[in-house]
Amino acid sequence: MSSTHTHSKKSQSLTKNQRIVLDLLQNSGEPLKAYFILDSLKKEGLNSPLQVYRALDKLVELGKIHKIESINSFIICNNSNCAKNTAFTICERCGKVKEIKNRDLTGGVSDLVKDNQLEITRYNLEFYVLCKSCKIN
Amino acid sequence: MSSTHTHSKKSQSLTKNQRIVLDLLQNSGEPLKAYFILDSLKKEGLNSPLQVYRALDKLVELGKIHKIESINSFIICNNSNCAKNTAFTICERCGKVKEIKNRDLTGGVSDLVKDNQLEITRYNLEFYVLCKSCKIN
DNA sequence: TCACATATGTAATAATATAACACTTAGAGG
DNA sequence: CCTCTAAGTGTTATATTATTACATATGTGA
Repeated sequence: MSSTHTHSKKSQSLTKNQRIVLDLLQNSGEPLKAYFILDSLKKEGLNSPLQVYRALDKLVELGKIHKIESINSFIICNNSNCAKNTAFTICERCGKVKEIKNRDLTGGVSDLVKDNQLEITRYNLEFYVLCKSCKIN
Repeated sequence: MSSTHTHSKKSQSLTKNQRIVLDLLQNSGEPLKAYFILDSLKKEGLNSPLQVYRALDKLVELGKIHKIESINSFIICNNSNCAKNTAFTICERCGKVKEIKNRDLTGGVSDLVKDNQLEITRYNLEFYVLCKSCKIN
């Protein structure tokens, strides 16, 4: 255990701003909006939108969170190794969001895009649904 | 041809604002942003964002155009009967957008969402790709 | 120690979208 | 023809979401 020190803790070390934004999303488990995150973290020292957006950008890049485009919100990633791929169901009635498991998607996605001259680099899939409980009531 | 007059031409008649916005998107064939549409149609008498957004909302509702959420843009629908479902490929390099044909999706989509207690009401699928020509160059 | 990439803090501003309100128009139905 | 109503219009103001620009700080690797 002597010569592996070269690639350091880069991968596990988030900066302070990245860490507190990630923690908030982690604890919430729900999609949150950037300015809500800002408000929530005022007491932790976040003062400007840019501090939030920068942290969010980085966390998205690392695949730790996802952006749900159609509601301008960010949510913790529940899969491992999504990279930047996202797939969610969003209940049209109650707004509840659930991430679709990676393993449920593998294969199926590329089948959807029949043109094999294209190379899919990532995807963003948003399924609007009636969730179980909204369907009943 | 006497007693069918009750449900009139409602379905084909767009208002002036809806018409000029639709025409612009039709002629362009590319995704356009709301404020670009506004600028382009100043000479036709559009003065405020709201006039554009109202027309866009209606056209989306009618299924004549789609919103591409991740780029805040609107594009003419190339399918018939998409309803509000959207599926696009977007080239990460050149930005070119193509709508995926309905018939390529049928069936496949619901397979992706394994939880059959959910009822999919509509979907928004955005596949980021390298398009043919960007892949070569 | 120096250099470099990355992150920070802050102010200003851009880009996207909606609220509120008064008024108009088109079509349904008597 | 008249009136009611739903839908659309025009306008001003404002809310929400996101980025530019710039000066400073910090960590890591040579």
